[in-house]
Amino acid sequence: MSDSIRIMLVDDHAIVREGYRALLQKQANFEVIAEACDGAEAYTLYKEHRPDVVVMDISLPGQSGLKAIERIRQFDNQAKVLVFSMHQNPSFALQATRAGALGYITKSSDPEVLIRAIVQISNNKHTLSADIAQALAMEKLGHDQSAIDELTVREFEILRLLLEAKSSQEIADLLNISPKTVANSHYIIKKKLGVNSDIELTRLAIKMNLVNLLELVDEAT
Amino acid sequence: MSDSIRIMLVDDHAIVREGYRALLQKQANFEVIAEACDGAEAYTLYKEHRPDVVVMDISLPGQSGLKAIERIRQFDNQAKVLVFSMHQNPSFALQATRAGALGYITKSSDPEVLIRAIVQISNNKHTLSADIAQALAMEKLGHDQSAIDELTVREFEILRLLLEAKSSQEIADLLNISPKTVANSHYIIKKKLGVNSDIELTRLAIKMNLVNLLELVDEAT
DNA sequence: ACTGGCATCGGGAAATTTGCCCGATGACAC
DNA sequence: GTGTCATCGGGCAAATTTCCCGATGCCAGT
Repeated sequence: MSDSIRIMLVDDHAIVREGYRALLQKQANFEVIAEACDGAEAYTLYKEHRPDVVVMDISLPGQSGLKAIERIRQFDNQAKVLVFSMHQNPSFALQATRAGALGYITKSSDPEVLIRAIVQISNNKHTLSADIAQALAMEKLGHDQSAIDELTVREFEILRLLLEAKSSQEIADLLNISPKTVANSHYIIKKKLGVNSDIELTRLAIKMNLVNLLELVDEAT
Repeated sequence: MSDSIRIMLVDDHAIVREGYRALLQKQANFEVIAEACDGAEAYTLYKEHRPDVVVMDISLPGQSGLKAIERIRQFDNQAKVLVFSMHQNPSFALQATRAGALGYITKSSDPEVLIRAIVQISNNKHTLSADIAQALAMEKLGHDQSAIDELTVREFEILRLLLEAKSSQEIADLLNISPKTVANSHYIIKKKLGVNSDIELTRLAIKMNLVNLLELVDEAT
């Protein structure tokens, strides 16, 4: 094989891809050979180009980031996917690794962390950014978050909005769905998590680290 | 005046009073001259005996602990009341000091902390146990909890139970009132705190330190 | 003792939400 | 094509929320 690492970028924002490409191309042994703007395209282009490493944001239109990882891994179980997400929440990392990602680093990481991660991943080594690793370790010690796994990606998204104390109508507007659907999801979420009230739901969410407590405590009322 | 400190104990559990009395009598200069089992009796006995220090639990039947402090202070604005409560929650301490208590220490404190506190109080010095002092200081720095002050003692009590994710029926059974009253209070509490949902209520409660986060995170699901 | 204020308790009734059902659609695997 | 599953939402009875109300009791002031 070539001694350079062939990379595919997946992000729905062209500007963002542009920036990453510029950054990565500065590395002598990195080569960005493809870019995709959604999960479907990522899958197609992966089959076409067989990159060494996929660098992917999972917050994609249609929420198909995780699904794309699954499909790519199904097509090639040696596929090396590095998730590069804005979410500091370890649950995302869990979902991503479960879907088959080899690494997860947050966008707030240093550029060189990204670069090192890509090298690591290309050598088939798992990689987590320090903040995520720590958070995950804490969770491992603490709670069983199997219940959260029951949630679909969409439900998880609605849960996050609910936890921000948004109303059904606000969430419906944000996601462009009917308030009725939000209400139904709200109900299903409570069922799946085994809670009977929103207060219990909030407590559980805090236990599971779905709520950033520092942010909560600091925010203006 | 005598060189011994004349103490009145107020607690609804006779056994508890017994224990404290035994403990306090061991101090050469302490003298337990009266005991009351509720707020009304505390008021009456205070007028009768004029103790130097009142040591009082505020979780009394009828929730008249705070009210009793107010009345006693109204009768004698030099009255020295030390609240000795099981609640680690600084909001209780705030309410107590607002009602006119000179000190607040938790029942989990060392016996000698209680003894020192009584001496301090008798010298008209404010006293808080270390845990409460720290929590209160944190609050001072942090949030404005003026909204909480709007709540009556009863409402505050119901709020605490609500935050434990208890149902209206459970709370009704605990307090021997109708679930309908609990629902009404629940509504009033949300109005007073200016929130629209239970999720918001829970978040606010966390901000205001009404929920012990460590306990929350540690407890079994 | 009377009065006014306030906390507590709960009934009533309309508006809203919840709980659980259902079918429709679309994406994907086999 | 067929099966599975996520997503979206309608329907509808049951439950809850919201806001009103009056009754009671405690306490303060006169």
